[in-house]
Amino acid sequence: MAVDRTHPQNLKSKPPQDSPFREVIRVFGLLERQMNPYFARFGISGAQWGVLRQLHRAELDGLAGLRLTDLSERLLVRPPSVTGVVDRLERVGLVQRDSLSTDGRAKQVSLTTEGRATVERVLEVHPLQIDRVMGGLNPKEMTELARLLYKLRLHLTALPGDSSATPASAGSLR
Amino acid sequence: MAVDRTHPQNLKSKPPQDSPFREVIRVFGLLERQMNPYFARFGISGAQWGVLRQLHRAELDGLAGLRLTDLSERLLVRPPSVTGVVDRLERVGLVQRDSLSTDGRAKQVSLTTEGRATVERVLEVHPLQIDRVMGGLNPKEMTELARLLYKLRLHLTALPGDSSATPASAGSLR
DNA sequence: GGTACTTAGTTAGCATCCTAAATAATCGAC
DNA sequence: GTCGATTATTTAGGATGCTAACTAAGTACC
Repeated sequence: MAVDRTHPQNLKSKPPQDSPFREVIRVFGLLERQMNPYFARFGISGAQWGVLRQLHRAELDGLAGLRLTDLSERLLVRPPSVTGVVDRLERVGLVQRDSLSTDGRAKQVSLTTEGRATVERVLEVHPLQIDRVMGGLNPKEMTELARLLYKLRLHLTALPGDSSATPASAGSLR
Repeated sequence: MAVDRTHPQNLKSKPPQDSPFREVIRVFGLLERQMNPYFARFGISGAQWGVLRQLHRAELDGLAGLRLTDLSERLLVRPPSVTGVVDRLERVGLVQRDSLSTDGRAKQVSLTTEGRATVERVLEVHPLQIDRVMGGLNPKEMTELARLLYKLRLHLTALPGDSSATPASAGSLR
């Protein structure tokens, strides 16, 4: 019944351009839809990739692992959410959680051999996948898009109610 | 322990610009963090606002309501997700679900008087809120950002594996 | 040393979102 | 007209994300 043709985005052929606000939201949704199946091919989710990738980066920096809090900060996700993602990664053996002798409260999360292998398998094709999803823009446009979003991000971070730099839900895809 | 200064985004003062891919994800997260508390002031969530807004639009177009499928299409969210959001809106009395005489399978969702009042209360301040979050860019930049994201969106929509135009998770904020 | 504050992590409970599968009703082809 | 395919919605189960509240362990200050 009644596709609403008053709102032209419902014309099948070619939806019209919307406000930048809504374009951000739509593009994010579309990116998520592309990336999640992609990660699924490696047996992980986008959020899990976020954790594995940060742990891998930490290793490159000479760190054995990261605390849950470190992951929370790097992924811009609240600590309780990190607990859950790490739980699942631990259950499937890609990650391990060890107590720290230096701080009895903290736990250190680190890659297992299997986890490291998974990261490496993803990294082999990752740049290609990013190119694939971002391929709609030429290099100049990519640069400009990054600049504009960066400017917007600084504005948003400065806005009151930002609860000191911990955005939401973005743990995935990263 | 060890803020990682090898990756310069960890320098507290002013994070560096990242790839357009990641900037989209971050900006989305920051927008969500700003919008959800905003909607909470009206007693609704971002996803619920999406439904209420579409129903309100439908009314302006002379439609009494929308089927769950219509909502699913307009919100770019899968039907089972719409069921849940509408369930909660119905429970708090902002929306009602009626059977359609013309199609025994479908249900028509429509605003209650209370739901309509809520939409109107939000709309009074909504443009200001959008200005607030998007205020980091000047009009020219906004236009350019919208253009680039629109172009990227068309590319993403055309990509195989798009499952015929139903992106994820973007129901909120809309 | 002891008490109060802070920090790290988890638990509990809720809202979304998803996919897959079950119902139920309509459509279409014969 | 009947039967199979399609369409609308819901249910079931899982992953993420959040806030609030709890435990345990460090830190600070007297």
